[in-house]
Amino acid sequence: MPRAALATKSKGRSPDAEASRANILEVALIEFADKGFSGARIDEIAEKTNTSKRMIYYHFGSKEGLYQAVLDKAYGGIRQTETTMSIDSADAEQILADHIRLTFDYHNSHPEFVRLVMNENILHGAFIKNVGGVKQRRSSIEELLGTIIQKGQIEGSFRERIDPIDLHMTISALSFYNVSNRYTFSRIFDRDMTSPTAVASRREQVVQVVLAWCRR
Amino acid sequence: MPRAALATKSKGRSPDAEASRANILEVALIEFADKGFSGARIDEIAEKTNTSKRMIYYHFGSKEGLYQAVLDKAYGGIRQTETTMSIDSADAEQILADHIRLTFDYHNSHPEFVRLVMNENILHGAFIKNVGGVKQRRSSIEELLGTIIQKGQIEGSFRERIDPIDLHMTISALSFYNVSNRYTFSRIFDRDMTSPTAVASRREQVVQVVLAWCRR
Amino acid sequence: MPRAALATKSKGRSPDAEASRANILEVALIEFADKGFSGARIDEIAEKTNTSKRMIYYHFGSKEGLYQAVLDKAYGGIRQTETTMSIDSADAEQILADHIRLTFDYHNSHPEFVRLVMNENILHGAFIKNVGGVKQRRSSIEELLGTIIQKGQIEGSFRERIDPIDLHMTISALSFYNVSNRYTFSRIFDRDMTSPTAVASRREQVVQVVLAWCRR
Amino acid sequence: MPRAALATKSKGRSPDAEASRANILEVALIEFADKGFSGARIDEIAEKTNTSKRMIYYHFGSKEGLYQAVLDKAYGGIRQTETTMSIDSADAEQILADHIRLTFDYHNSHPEFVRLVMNENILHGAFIKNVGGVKQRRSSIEELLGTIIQKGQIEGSFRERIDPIDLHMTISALSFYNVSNRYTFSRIFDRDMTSPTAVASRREQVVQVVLAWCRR
DNA sequence: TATGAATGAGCCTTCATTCAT
DNA sequence: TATGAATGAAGGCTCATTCAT
Repeated sequence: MPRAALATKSKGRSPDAEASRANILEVALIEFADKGFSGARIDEIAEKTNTSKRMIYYHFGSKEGLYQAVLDKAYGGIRQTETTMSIDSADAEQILADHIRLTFDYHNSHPEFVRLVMNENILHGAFIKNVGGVKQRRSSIEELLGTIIQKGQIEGSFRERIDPIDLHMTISALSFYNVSNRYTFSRIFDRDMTSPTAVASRREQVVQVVLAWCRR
Repeated sequence: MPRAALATKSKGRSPDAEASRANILEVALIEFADKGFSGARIDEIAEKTNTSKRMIYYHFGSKEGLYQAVLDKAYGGIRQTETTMSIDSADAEQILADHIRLTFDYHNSHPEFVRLVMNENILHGAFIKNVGGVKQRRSSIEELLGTIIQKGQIEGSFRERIDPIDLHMTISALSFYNVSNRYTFSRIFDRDMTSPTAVASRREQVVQVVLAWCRR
Repeated sequence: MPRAALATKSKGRSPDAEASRANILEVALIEFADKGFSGARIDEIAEKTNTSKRMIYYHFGSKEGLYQAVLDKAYGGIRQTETTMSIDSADAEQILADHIRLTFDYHNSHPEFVRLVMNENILHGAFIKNVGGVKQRRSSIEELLGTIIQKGQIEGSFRERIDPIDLHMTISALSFYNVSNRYTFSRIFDRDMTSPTAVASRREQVVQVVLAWCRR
Repeated sequence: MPRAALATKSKGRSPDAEASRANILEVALIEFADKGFSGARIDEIAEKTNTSKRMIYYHFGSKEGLYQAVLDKAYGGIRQTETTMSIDSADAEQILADHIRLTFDYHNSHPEFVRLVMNENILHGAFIKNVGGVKQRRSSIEELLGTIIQKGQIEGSFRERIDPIDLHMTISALSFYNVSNRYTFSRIFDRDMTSPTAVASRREQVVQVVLAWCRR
């Protein structure tokens, strides 16, 4: 009996159960992202599901358990994206620019992730500690950016003393904000932030901001 | 009977009523910022208040009304801060740097504001539209940054084609993120983001990021 | 706001609230006695009440809180009865006999109390610790029986070395069992245990059992 | 398919099935005794079992069926004990004293039985009617005690007019109470009721109580 | 203006039970 | 015989809100 299974990956489950779990997770992701933890309703999630409310408890044990699983999944997504960057061809600036674009685009095309992270911060990061793969994410980013920085420094285009985490924070902040503060910012400054043109324009701006900061 | 008064400023109210309102608002601000709109409880707010639950409804009409008033107050704070900048002395870089520091510090010393804005975005900006002084805020920022940019361009230190709103967005994003994503980021990257040293260090970094982007 | 008031006695409550509380308590007593803690349903209790389910939680906080209050009330009843015995007239045997009859009758006419105590023992005595007046009860019984024993010894009718608590336990056991094990015993031994005749007959038997044990 | 077999003894079952049944019964006995009928959970019982929840339903049909079987088993135990008394050697007082000790000890060493009987009485004896061997139990006790009483009367030590069932009720009450009311009594009167010393002491007291009542 | 009491609707959770394999 | 998955019904509890005073 998988009473509130915490495992991210499932082992030996029937395909039906797996599909059921996945379906619930998918729906819940949208709901939690849309309404936040407190605002989301188990009833509503269940209704939009192929299964019943009871199954949510069967598979995830509680609202918190479901939220945790959703968070897990969401972080799994960005981790996967971040780690699929090649640093072979081209010069450091090009590579970094591409990485920034990738990051920026991920946020833009995954507003649920952004909203989920916002929500998690509202919850004072209560569940992030249990998200798997967090350590890998850190080290892979550190490694990737560290390599790019080094390459740029060798090539002579980047200045000294650039910390990978600082760099990541800068890229992340500029990517995140565009989605996270979309509603308030666009309302106050009467500016479109979602059209392809607006997104593309801001993306290149972000690339420029970061590159300017890294250049010698 | 001032049922559900929406006015920001109160006119002709008794000092007691005014104090009561202010007290409720103060408590509600903390609660909404801490738990979000759905997570906050009217009961709990009332309990931490000098007055009773009934008074909340008397003054603000509903949970939404209270939240609206809180949001109003919070935006009032930053508007006031942003508009108290002198652009007289010193060169453009200095002035911009100071403005960035002010903005960065405001976010850091007002996490409730940051959390409230996060929450408002989770609510799809449902209440920001009714916040007073939004237009003034926009124009005053536009004017301030526009003036600084122009000054910098005349002085020859800033490049051409810097949009004030873009600039503001960049400053805001870098300032906001440090507070908004504090819990998740510090957990994943095992990095202190709240100590005075960490804050000061990042503040200067943000200044450098923005200035590097503006420089010719 | 009396959120889950634990006090047995109420202070400064409105008469309505007091009546509401009393009404709930009355109904709950019957339900808990009839079905046990787990078997009783808050919904059902609420239905039989003048008020709503919500009020149960307003006044008692939880199912456990309600149960606790019920237990408190039930123990209050027997404590009051036990402490209203005069030891003036008549000889020790008479007085003790009367006390036994009183105890026996109390159990017989308060099956809810008996069933509630049974249930509390099924719960491993989880709530008895919080019942008020327990210490008074002990000392008043100890004192009463102690006095009777002494009187009987002085009169020469009672033997030496009778412990008041042992005596109480004996009386209580014989009185309790007749009500507590009514259903199983009467079914197995096909014996009426509830008719006035049966009760009266057993009562005198219990008196004889105890007296025989106490006599010199 | 032996769906919901009510029979106590099983006929022609495979040894595995028999072991499974016994295992479930053993676990259920503890659970029902510990939590009562309503308080016990089928899930929990199944978890503590070697088999699955489905097997419980296969063997016992329902929670009630399981409870019934448990009750059956428990009553079987005491019946067996009560009927293994020899009335050959020694005088009536000795024999009766031994019988009382046996009864008292049985209750003390089988608190599950006591708690189960308590619970059955809370259920208004709903299931006792279906317990097998009830009639035999009655007649065997009646016979045993009747014989002892007669022997005592012939020997001249016992008084006239002692009803076997009354006698049994007295012995049973005094034995039962010590276990059934253990939690409440020990809490109120701050008295140990479980240590070997306390048990032994009370056992002899009970013997004295009953003998005193029977003596001429 | 202020307060304790009250409430309907709905929320999260659990229960005994059954189905498909 | 055995198991993981599934379920309708209900259970305990809480929410924002309002009423009587």
